[in-house]
Amino acid sequence: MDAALKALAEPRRREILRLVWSEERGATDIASHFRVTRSAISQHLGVLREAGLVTERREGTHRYYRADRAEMARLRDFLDRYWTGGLEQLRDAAEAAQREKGRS
Amino acid sequence: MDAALKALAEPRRREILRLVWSEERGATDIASHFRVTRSAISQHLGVLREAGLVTERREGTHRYYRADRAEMARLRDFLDRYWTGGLEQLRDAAEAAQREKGRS
DNA sequence: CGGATCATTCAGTTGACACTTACGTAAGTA
DNA sequence: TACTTACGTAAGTGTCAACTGAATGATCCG
Repeated sequence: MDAALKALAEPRRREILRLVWSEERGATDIASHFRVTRSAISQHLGVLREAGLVTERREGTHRYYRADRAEMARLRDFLDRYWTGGLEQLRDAAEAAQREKGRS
Repeated sequence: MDAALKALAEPRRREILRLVWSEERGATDIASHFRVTRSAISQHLGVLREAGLVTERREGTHRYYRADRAEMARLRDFLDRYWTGGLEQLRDAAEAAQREKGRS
């Protein structure tokens, strides 16, 4: 989760992730959308893969990348719950349960 | 939004944000939870404030900080919308998160 | 005023990281 | 086999950011 947040802090990587969000692409294809070298893109892809945000599929000399949406969903879930683990949240949850009980 | 993501990439800042999530705290109070100098904490608070993630309230020589939950909510919405081109993808991500939650 | 307290800011160091160029590797093709 | 394609990895460079320690506000109180 730490790695995922760090990976997303870089604007270029967010852009890459968007490119492979709805279709898989090769590294050269991805690199063609930017003005940096293919090498730089390859390194970014390594970071994204390490963070679990993209999956890699090899086919001959090609390597196709695609966003791992489940991981993105996990990240969103983490952001939702990371800060709400305190007593206040427990109280809120207890109150919600109480309301639910009274309703049935 | 860019600044907020960058701010959250730093683990220490996430911890700070958690400290001031449900109650406001002074800088010394916050710093006492870490092994770095007050100066470092003050700089972190500056980044968080610049990113709009915390608000500052002055009272005499004290400065009290508190998390800006609305900004956190905006960030979450951004993460939802940035990669999801439509409702269908949003639904897919939600379902994936649900499956993951049920698994743990 | 002068000191004490709470906190930011400045200067400088160190390490991380995004980038480039150069090279290495694996798989297909003539 | 030699050549090309599609990549990753290594090494080096410049920039940025997290940190420390010292200096600098800002406010209150005797």
